[in-house]
Amino acid sequence: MPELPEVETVKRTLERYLIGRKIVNVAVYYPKIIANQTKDDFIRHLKNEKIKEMDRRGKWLIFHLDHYDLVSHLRMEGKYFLKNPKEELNKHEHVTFLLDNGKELRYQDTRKFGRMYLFPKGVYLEEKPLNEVGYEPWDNRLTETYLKEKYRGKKVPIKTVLLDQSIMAGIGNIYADEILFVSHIHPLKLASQLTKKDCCSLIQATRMILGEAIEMGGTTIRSYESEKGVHGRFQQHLLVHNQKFCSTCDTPIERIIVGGRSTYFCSHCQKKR
DNA sequence: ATACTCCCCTGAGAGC
DNA sequence: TGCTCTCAGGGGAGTA
Repeated sequence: MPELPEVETVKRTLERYLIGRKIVNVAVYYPKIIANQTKDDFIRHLKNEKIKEMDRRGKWLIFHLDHYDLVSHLRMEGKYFLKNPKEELNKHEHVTFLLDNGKELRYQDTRKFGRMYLFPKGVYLEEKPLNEVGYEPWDNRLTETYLKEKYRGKKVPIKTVLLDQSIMAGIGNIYADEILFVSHIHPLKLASQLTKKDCCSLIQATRMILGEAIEMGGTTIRSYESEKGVHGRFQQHLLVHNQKFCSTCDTPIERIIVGGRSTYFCSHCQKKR
């Protein structure tokens, strides 16, 4: 389940191989992956486009091309691999990009949740779905004042609001638990009840945890691995998600469902008020 | 506007 | 062994 650090890792790995490469041919085996184009248009537009630059916005991966921007969300299980085109296609590889160096970039997605959008160059930030993505964790405009304002009147648990991409982008279910643990905030505390100090802690914890995770190449948990077999090492650093006992006080970690998502927390270290 | 639920998919693991 | 059931969860769509 790629969250911001995993997508950043994929971006950094892919750009080393893809910058300057031309897309010679494209094949789409599961058209639903392509969200805002027909399969034929998607293929037609991408042929002969050169990959100029890679980018990331929240959990979205962006390929800047000559005349288009390709926006890709990996959702739960999306992965990119570079393979020899002769290698047999496996049943979870749904989109392939033949490159001018004879290699093939393949998009694999077991559960087919991932989506790709293709936009004429320059407009992707103004169009759905990127237009409503909130600040990056390191954006200077992300302050405790901003968060407090966004959380005002929100009668939903902070855990749920951390997953709202329109406020702060890039946090998923695993890091949300980690961020709340480090911030000593109970996942069920209502967003509107957060103090300025809570908001300050959240921002600091988010930057620290996501930053460390990026340095370690993302988390490998369940099905996620970054492409090229680069396994993230952050999993062994998870403090609360999927853990049995609190690393601070040894209290058994509790698991509850919040907003339909598995949520782990320490009832001793994380108080509602 | 806000806060819900449902849905998309497949594979792993549990239980019988 | 093999069946059925539950769970994993990001985010878009639909609804009250």
